[in-house]
Amino acid sequence: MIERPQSITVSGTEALDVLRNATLSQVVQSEIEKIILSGAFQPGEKLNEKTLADRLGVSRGPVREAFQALHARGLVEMIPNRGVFVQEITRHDAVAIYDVRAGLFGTACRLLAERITTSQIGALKSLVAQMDVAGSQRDLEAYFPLNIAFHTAIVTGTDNSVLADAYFSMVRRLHLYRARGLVHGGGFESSNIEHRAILDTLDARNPHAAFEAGYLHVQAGKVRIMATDDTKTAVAS
Amino acid sequence: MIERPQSITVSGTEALDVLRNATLSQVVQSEIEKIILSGAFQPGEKLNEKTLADRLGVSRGPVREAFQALHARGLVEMIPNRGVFVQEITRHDAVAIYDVRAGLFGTACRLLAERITTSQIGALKSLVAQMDVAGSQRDLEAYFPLNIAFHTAIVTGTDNSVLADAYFSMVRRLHLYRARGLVHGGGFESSNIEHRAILDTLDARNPHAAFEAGYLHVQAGKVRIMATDDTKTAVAS
DNA sequence: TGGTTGCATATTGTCAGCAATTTGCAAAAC
DNA sequence: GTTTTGCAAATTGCTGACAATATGCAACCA
Repeated sequence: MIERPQSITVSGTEALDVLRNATLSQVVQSEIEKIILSGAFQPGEKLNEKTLADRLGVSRGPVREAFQALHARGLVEMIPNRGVFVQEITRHDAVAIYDVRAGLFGTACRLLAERITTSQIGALKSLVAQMDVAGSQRDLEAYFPLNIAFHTAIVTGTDNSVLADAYFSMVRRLHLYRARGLVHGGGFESSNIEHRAILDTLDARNPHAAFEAGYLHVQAGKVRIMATDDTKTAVAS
Repeated sequence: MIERPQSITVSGTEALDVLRNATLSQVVQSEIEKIILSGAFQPGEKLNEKTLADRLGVSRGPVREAFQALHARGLVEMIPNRGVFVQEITRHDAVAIYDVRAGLFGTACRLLAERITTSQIGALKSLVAQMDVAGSQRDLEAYFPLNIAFHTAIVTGTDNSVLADAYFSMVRRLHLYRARGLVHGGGFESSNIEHRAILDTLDARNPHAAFEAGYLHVQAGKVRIMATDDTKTAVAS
């Protein structure tokens, strides 16, 4: 691996520095992805090349390159001579993505169970305890980031970036599924009960049980989301 | 300069049809991918934009777009202002990819066990029987495609294209791992024994056991490959 | 001899423009 | 009233050209 020289930044040369480590099309890709995932564009909505290019202050070339990457990431659909559209996720698609996410998360749990350190166990225990508190107080604002941190710690804890990338890719794509709501009272308790079950299998360093606990946790989250369908109630997965 | 004629060709309308359903950059992407996976370019080797563009008879634009997609697919590495290189897969990377492939294949087995039809079971039984024959005759030429067909039937049999795409993506990336050989005598028997174990769990419609059998089968393949390291002997996975 | 500097060449990054296709809409035909 | 036809405008697909960066090599210096 060749080291690229780091430019000396005195102050505020960020934009310049960014372009030293990334090409413009990569920056554009990241920007468009942010816009899509923010919900500013609805699934199925068309992304106009020139409009986006003007908005980002670049020409159409980098935008077209970014589209290719976003297509490969499953975030946009491309139709020749027609244009690029924000990917639509049907209920069937969402189920499929959830199943893959469950398999990947279960696999992460399994792999982690084989190599988890006491320090990692401690960190997860802390997160579960904090979620218990947030849950008992019905404080979703606190619960949500803890929940994400718990899942992230497990997925990244395996030291398998391929697995982590694939997992986060599924999470990202699920953000495009419209029929997901925000909060549902019942999700808290059962969700953290499952977290504790996962933690127990990791603590026991039982790979087989760890997969099962992780897989079922995501599947339970899927059921909680899917049960609400298009109602505006949802769940902590 | 490529011709994009509207001419009515009686027999060879292929090129026309292709460009009606796919954009040039997609064709270019597919071509470059074929070249890479054929081994014509070594991992780590640089892919020159102009050279490739000339070779394919297009300008650099479509080639650059193809690069973005190939990068997202994990087949090339991009370094700003330096160029695009065929992705190098280290031993550590290969292990990581194998672990994900195992998780995905196990998940496919699990999902399939919940919905498999008798017709699908029959097809898999036939494949295993044929592999038994090929194995007993040590006919690798016959065994190899049957082996792929068996795995493909399971992965596509779940009717989950997200899962299938992710699985095939891992298989594709493993093709870039150079330290894999071709044949090793011992692989046959154990491999098809595992196939039969998978088949049994599917036949019993036992999701839990199916995951385990599928996961362990790929893990066993990993071990068989990795054990040989850079020796030119390898294995039927 | 070993290492640095400076310039010519090669390659990448980006842009503007042209050709081809699609889209929108109004007029004509039935 | 509905469908079809025929432009005009908008958009996509692709290319060639220019600017910025990296590379290779020879001359120069310690």
